[in-house]
Amino acid sequence: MSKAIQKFSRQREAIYKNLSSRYDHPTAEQIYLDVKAEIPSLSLGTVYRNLSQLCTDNRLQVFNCGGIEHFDANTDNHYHFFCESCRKLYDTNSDTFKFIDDESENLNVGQVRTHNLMFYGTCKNCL
Amino acid sequence: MSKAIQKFSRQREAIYKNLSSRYDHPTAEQIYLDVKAEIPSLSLGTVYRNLSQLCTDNRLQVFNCGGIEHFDANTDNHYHFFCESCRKLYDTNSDTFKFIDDESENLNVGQVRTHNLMFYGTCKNCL
DNA sequence: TATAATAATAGTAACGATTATCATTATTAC
DNA sequence: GTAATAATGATAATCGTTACTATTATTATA
Repeated sequence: MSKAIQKFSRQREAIYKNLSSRYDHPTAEQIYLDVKAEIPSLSLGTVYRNLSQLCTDNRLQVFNCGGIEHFDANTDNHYHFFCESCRKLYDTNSDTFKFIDDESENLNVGQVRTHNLMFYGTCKNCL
Repeated sequence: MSKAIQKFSRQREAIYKNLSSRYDHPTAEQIYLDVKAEIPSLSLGTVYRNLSQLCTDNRLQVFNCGGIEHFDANTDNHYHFFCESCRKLYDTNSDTFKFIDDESENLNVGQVRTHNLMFYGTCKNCL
């Protein structure tokens, strides 16, 4: 079973465009509500399906935080900070990526594809 | 509302004892099935409630992996490797903790309480 | 440009992990 | 022993996500 040819979809591109324009690492639900304003017929299932597909195509990345998936159109190496008070996600300026990536080679656990580093605490606003 | 006094519970200690004796980072369901052999009346809700309580008391740690909570009675600083094929979790010998912990001070995002580093890939068995 | 093939959709049902509820039971302080 | 209350077991409810299916949109080709 080779992978099916992908057809253009207005919904998919609207979802991608929405995610690309924001920096708050939204959930599927948040993207859904936002894009629905533009495409009222939009279905939540369509959002999930396309986010998953965009992720497979490496046009975005996902990370699970607090049991919920958060999406990020920035696929560059960077880490996140989760505020346990307001539950918002922030980008960090952590530059340990290369360091940890190098270490991945020596973990002796198997083949490391990627890694994810998440910081937890209380953001400036909430302090 | 001050925190309620905690009473002894056979179930809670059995759950903690079970988790302490294993190194496979089980889910609540797995702990439930295991402890139920010893306490047949055990309820899944009781397992969740006590795991959450033990976590608050810092007797164990949780991390969400693949959308599911995994528990670990080893509260020492260490990181994990998740095999995307068999979906098992392994401890790693990564020793970047101090390095990342130091960096936490300089993130300029607020107050960092802790961090979590997770590696993803394919384990030796599955390769 | 019509037609045929099929990918994508909307709507909804189903699912799995977790949390909440509540009457009953166990622990503890007196 | 008795009263106060924390913890339990059973089950219902919730929430994020996935699966299903009839219909619609896209695309290749005649």
